[in-house]
Amino acid sequence: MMMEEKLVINELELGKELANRLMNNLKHTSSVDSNKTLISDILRIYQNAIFMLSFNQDKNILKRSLEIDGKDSKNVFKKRKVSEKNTEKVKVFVATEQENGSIDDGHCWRKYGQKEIHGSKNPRAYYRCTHRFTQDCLAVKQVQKSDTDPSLFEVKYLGNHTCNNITSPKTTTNFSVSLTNTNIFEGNRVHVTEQSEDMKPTKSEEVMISLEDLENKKNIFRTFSFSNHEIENGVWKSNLFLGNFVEDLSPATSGSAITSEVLSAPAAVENSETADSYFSSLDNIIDFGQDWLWS
DNA sequence: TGTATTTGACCTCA
DNA sequence: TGAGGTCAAATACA
Repeated sequence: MMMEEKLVINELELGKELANRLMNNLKHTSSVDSNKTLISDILRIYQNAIFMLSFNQDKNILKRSLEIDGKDSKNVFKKRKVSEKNTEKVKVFVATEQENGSIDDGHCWRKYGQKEIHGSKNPRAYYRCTHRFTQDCLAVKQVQKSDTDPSLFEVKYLGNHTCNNITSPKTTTNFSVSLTNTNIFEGNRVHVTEQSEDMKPTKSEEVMISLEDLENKKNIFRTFSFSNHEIENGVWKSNLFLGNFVEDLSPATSGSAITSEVLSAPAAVENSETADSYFSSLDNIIDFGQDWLWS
């Protein structure tokens, strides 16, 4: 049996066990919070299982598709592979346009090119860090308006900022995150909602991981993490796709809305954090500590 | 006048 | 050979 199949079965067994617990709770009048916790755990388990299954299915679809394409190479769209040096750290997400029309991620960018992309309606813009020459900062980003939703921009970050010039908002920010499992051809998305200190949502971003990126840039998942600090506080222990997340859930973290309680623990970001590090600080939301995805 | 953006040309790679 | 990425001169803007 394949590793991922075992994981899916584990997930479903956990779900069954929690459902039983819930049933017992309902028989013996237990606290509403406790029941909510169980319900949310069960829902999340099934979401994980569905995601795992759909991902495997998608991998097979892709594999078959490539095999078919290989027979008719004339119809294959030759896509340039990203060179090794650029695959070290790639962050892909979908950003919403700011009121002033820019996509402010806290860093200063200089546009250095724009290209029409074959098969895409919208051109891709190329930006590099303003401090490339003054501080030898090699960070680069590519921005392309989404074909499907013109209000969204697909932003790809390549390389890390080594400059110290940051213009991000100076407020403490909290985030809530939820996983939405969507049709494979629309990508698999992690929705990130930025919250003010009073926990009112202020901005919403969506991390979209495409099938292609899953295949080609396995490090993407690893690039989203929360620091150990948050994990130590028990905030992000409920990592998605980890088989033992149920044990990690403490009752103290439960009690809010079903979809948010699992993942919406307030992860405070220090004032000095930039939006760039904000995205990189999401690194451990999805912690594929097990290699089932890439086997 | 200095800085940022635009855009055609050129380079790289599959 | 063609798509994607980068360069750099021309241009725009504050």
